[in-house]
Amino acid sequence: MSISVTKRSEDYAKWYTDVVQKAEMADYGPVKGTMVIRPYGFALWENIKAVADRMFKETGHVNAYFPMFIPESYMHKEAEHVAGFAPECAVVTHGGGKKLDEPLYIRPTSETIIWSMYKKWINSYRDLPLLINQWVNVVRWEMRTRLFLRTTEFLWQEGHTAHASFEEAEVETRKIIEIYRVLAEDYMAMPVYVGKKTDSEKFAGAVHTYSIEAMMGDMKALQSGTSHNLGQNFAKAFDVTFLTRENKQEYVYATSWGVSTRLVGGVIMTHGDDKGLILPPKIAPYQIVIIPIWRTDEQKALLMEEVAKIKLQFNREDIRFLVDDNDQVSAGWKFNQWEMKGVPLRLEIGPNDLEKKQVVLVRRDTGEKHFVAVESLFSMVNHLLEDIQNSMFQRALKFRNDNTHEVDNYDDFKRIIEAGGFVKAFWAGDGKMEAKIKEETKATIRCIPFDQNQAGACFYTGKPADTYVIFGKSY
RNA sequence: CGGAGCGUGGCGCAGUCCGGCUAGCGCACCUGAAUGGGGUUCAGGGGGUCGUAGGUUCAAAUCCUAUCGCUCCGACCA
Repeated sequence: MSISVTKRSEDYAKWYTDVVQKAEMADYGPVKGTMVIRPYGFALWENIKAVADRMFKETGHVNAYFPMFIPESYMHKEAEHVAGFAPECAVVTHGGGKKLDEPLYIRPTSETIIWSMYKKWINSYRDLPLLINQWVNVVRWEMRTRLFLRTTEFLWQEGHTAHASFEEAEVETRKIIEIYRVLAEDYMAMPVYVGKKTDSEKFAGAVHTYSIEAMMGDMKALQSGTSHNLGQNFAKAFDVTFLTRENKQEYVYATSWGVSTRLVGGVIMTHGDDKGLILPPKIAPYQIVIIPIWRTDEQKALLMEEVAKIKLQFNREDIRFLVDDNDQVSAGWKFNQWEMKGVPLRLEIGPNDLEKKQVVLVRRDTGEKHFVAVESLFSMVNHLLEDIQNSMFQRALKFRNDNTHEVDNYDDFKRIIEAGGFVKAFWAGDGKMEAKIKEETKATIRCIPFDQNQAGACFYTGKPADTYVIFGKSY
């Protein structure tokens, strides 16, 4: 392993792939576009997953599992859906050495198979709402792939709910996008714009789509989670009706929503620096790495006694830690290694500290060193972890806000997009204009934020507009 | 699919233009010693037949043909 990564300022894309590999997050799989998620990267994903899963369950959702093989005919039942997904599907044509009568699509998303089952399970308003989520892999045969951000196969959760009214489905859709916002901002320390997608950017088969949009270190946008109100589109396609309280047949209202392993890429690109990853304490696989430093065996024995006490305390307090007592590499090596891996706090303890009854704590985000008396170690660690979490969010928020510019004309728009950053502007244009802007600048409307309170003139058409939108170049 | 680049020990590369001794370097790995609070040093050592197939030649990593694969840039996308 070489000793450093490409600088972000030199080549951001290269920096990203360097970091992913050198921090042992992931590696390329043998099939084009596939990725092996290595233990350290998977641990991060598991922590993100645990938070999301808890929030889903707290809001009444349950987990299940649906098959990955989807009959070809199912894919064709919803017109927009097939147009959106069929071209990028992997299809199984043979099984057991024989050609199959009907090709099987490997799920790119599971609306079709799930709604074919919901048809069986939903008869009455008493069966609603149905709130099911699954944590699975999906496959999309993308042209261009990037570790975590866009891989041929990826892991995600997909929630699929069924409701008795459009309004109820709408409440669900909004509830979930709020959960995603909390996940991104409060746990991943990744600030997001939350809002609605324009028609041209919405999900294939949705009435409308909400998303959270984050700004990465290169000022490009990462769509980090989506929640769709599907209306009755899938219920109609799969003929899923229920009997209302008034004894009338009505089509069921649906939602679907998901976040994926892309979030891992989001964490990396929101916080990382030229030394590697910086992970938010709340989701870091290890919140603190303990590095004992010794010369002689006697020193080591004494140190490990002290370390054992620290371990006990950390275990009791549910602090995720790792003791790196590997004596094959130098302390300096370990410092660099764990900085690459983004562990929020480092604890150094050596003979000198033992004598002074202290330890050294070093923050990954600021590099700041603290000499801490052993008896106040735990409270200090807790305090620092909390402070790191908060200041990581604040720093990311400031970066995003500093690089989000308001404009009132197309020239300024082009200048800012060209230089890099988001544009916040009043908008009264249509889909055609959106497409034209995309063609000319590569920027798209990331979302129409929920949070709207003023009116102004559209930067593009000059017409009065009561909503502003966020534009950016996206991943 | 269009454009560019690259396939040489585990990883990263040099050598290829202008064929020629036992294919070289850094990292990693193994042995030993000294070191150990910011990627430690010295000594010794193991491992590759040059993506694959075919051709030219006395001689091919190097030239020719075909083929496979990967990465990056564009259109598509969580």
